[in-house]
Amino acid sequence: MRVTLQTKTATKERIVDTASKLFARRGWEGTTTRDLALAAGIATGTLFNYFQSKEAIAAELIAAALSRWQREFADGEQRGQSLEEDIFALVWGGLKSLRDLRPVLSPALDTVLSPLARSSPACAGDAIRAGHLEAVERLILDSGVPGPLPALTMQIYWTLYLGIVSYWAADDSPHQEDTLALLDQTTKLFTASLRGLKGVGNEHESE
Amino acid sequence: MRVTLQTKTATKERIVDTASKLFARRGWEGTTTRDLALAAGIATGTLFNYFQSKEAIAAELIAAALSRWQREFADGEQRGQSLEEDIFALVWGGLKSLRDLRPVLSPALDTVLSPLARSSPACAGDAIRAGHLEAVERLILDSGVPGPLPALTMQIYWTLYLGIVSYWAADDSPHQEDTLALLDQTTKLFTASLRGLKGVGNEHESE
DNA sequence: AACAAAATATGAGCACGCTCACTTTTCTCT
DNA sequence: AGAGAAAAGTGAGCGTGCTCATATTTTGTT
Repeated sequence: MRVTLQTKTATKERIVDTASKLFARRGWEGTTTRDLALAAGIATGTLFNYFQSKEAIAAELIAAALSRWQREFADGEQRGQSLEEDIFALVWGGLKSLRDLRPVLSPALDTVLSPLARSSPACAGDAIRAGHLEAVERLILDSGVPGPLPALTMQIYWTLYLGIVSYWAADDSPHQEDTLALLDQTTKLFTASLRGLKGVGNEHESE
Repeated sequence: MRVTLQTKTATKERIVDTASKLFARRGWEGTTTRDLALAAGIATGTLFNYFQSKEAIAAELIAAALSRWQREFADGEQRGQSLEEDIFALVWGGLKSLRDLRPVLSPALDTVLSPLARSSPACAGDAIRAGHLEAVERLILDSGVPGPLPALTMQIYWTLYLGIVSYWAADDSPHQEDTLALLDQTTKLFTASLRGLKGVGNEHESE
């Protein structure tokens, strides 16, 4: 059974590899599931034995890229300056890691990441959200904000995050300067709102 | 030429009426464009002489409902208590006016309202965004915040607004209490962030 | 090795949103 | 009123994402 298992994961990997190449080269709508199956050397139907939908493939690619970046960020030394800068670095680095996947972001945002369309089975979109929120929560708690964080706060954070990702996916300014500005202001706004969590009144500010 | 014009607007109205009934009764995916055309007494192709896409019909329905509510709100007496309460009332009333259109919101959010998918021609989605932002800006400026408001601020507002609408569209709590809580906290967060706009430093707070 | 059962692969076919070459209706001008 | 122009309507047909009955391969048992 080892052989089949290897074969199976190999097939899945081949789909993922092929998909990342085709999507980057020909875009989302320019890549049909038939194209993709053909390029991966399988039948169309087989594709849907491995992924529930075309969007699920996009979600898998995004999840993998963000997961890699998140590990890198957690291991790295770029933390500790201030909560604002840490969140900024986490998000900005995440966007950079998604550079080649930009054409694929739009459908993923619509169907998988949106608070709408609650997916019945645990899909890659949930993993993306959970992973990112976990990383952000860790940063916040490490910065001294007392836990546990209200669910509403993280809900609002996720909305703001999606806003940035959406904006970035369509940002055609030279070096994504517009996204940088939006990210900067959004981060400021969110961290400022956390100050209210330190207690009923926040008379004793350290910085 | 008056006759044809009447015929044309009548046909469009018939499409809109039929669509609002069918979408409310059978949902978004349960209503095919063929169904819709049949029920409206026209051919499938005719439908697309009046609307660029199925989603454009949804956008039209939403735009009409929100436009009605916006007029009602502007004429009404429910303003002036505080900026926070005014924005709350504006948004919450807008949601109530969309009650029957809930099944239609999800596709509209994806394709028309999202910051992604910039539409080439001026479509109903742009009108929705522009109309709502205009109303909010008026509330803000009337409350004493000095204009003009930074584009980034309104960009962030729009993100927060979409977050609320998305959440509400899928909110199954008894009386949408969860959405109420989210709206409350979001409004607080946003209005608080406006206080920073009163100048470089905000040493002189009136309230 | 032989055979049954489970797992996997296949591609013709479905329903969908949408298009476009064509027909029908309406308007304009003499 | 009649003819030509313009506008509006039509539905067969296209390409898409996805399904499902069937065929093929792999696994487990004797």
